[in-house]
Amino acid sequence: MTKEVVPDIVIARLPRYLQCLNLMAKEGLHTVSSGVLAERLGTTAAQIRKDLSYFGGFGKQGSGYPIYSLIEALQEILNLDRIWQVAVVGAGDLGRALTRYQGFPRRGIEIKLLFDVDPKLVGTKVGSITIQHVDYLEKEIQHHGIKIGVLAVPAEYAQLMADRMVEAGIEGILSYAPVSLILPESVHAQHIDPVLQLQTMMYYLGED
Amino acid sequence: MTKEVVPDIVIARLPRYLQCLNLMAKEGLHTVSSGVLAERLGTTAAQIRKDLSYFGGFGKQGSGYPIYSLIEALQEILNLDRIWQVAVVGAGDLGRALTRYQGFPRRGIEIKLLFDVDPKLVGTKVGSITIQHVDYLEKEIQHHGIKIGVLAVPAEYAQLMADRMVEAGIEGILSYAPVSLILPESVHAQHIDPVLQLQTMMYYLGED
DNA sequence: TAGATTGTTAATCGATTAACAATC
DNA sequence: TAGATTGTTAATCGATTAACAATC
Repeated sequence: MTKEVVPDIVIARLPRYLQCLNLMAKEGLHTVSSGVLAERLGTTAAQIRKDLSYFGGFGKQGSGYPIYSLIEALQEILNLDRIWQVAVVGAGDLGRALTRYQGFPRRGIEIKLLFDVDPKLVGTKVGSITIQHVDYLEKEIQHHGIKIGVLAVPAEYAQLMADRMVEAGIEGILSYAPVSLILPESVHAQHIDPVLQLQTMMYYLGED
Repeated sequence: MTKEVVPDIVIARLPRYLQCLNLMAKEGLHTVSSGVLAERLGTTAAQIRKDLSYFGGFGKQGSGYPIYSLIEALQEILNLDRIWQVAVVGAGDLGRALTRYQGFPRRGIEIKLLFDVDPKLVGTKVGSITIQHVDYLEKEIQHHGIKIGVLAVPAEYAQLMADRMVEAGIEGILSYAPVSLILPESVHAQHIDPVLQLQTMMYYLGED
């Protein structure tokens, strides 16, 4: 039996399904059809059914999907059934805002380390985390066995810090730096750059 | 002559090309081949040539693309040849960090308005912007003729604030709220949710 | 039971890649 | 000129959609 590979794009949609299902559970719903879920998400029923079918049959003909057990199944598929510790590099406005962001602990993400080069910041606290000098980046990441890093440094330092994180054993990087990073195939990278997203929008808004 | 429609996914890549080209220009390069650009971006030469060909022929056989004129062409295509004013709703950690973000003015984005409901925040300044009460959202957005809004409010208020922005004439929304928004077809929406991106990553990192 | 909805297959659609003539 | 590289066409690949038998 060859294990069928699930397309990346399907994996990327699962967290959105989960987010919506959690909201529905909060609203007191117990069951949802692919059609209703699709409408809330702005996608199609067929796509949701197809995506879920990569992992098994979670629904019941006639009634749809039991919300609570589908949530549990998706959490297990995505490895969300534990707390993931994260290291943040860069304690500027963004790094500090991320460290304080309530949405992380609420969804199983714990910011454990925060680094900066600025001696005025090193030693100060952001919430319960003390900012450490980047000199200790490798040592601390290894010591805590952290696998996920967040880059919140200026573009010029992003590649260097990414390299150091990878060296220290980081396997996934979420970068807020406005540059393309060159990373080993084995490292999973995600990028957030609001300017790129706004510029995409400007193409469509420009037709006045 | 029927104007061929350019796929959304092509448009979404253009800002990344532009970002890389700007960096190369800064490095003093004058010309770049699709192959070299592709390597820096982690994509393929064929894709870059195909994407650019939707808009015309910008390169020269034998030598590649003149960086400076390709930058100018992309800026014009994306309507970046002017300053875009933006309204930010929500002046929490994130909203304030975005308002101070240097990367916006540097790339033609001017945060002009900042709103919140918190009376302790209203009237205070973030950089040169005074936080205004959301009661004035519609009036101010209309007065300045602003077309782009950024949502930096908690999930519970996101849909409501999105509706009000649309009502006020906003045509593009960049949302940092962790919910799916339901918006008219005519409004261009972009979402940023680091949790969703980290959860996608966790699927791949989980195989230990 | 009748109606609703799943899981899955096959058809369609669209995007990426390969290849190469044109040409700088 | 010879080598390099574009712009474009055709081939391939993969993702989405439609359709429907199975079944709750």
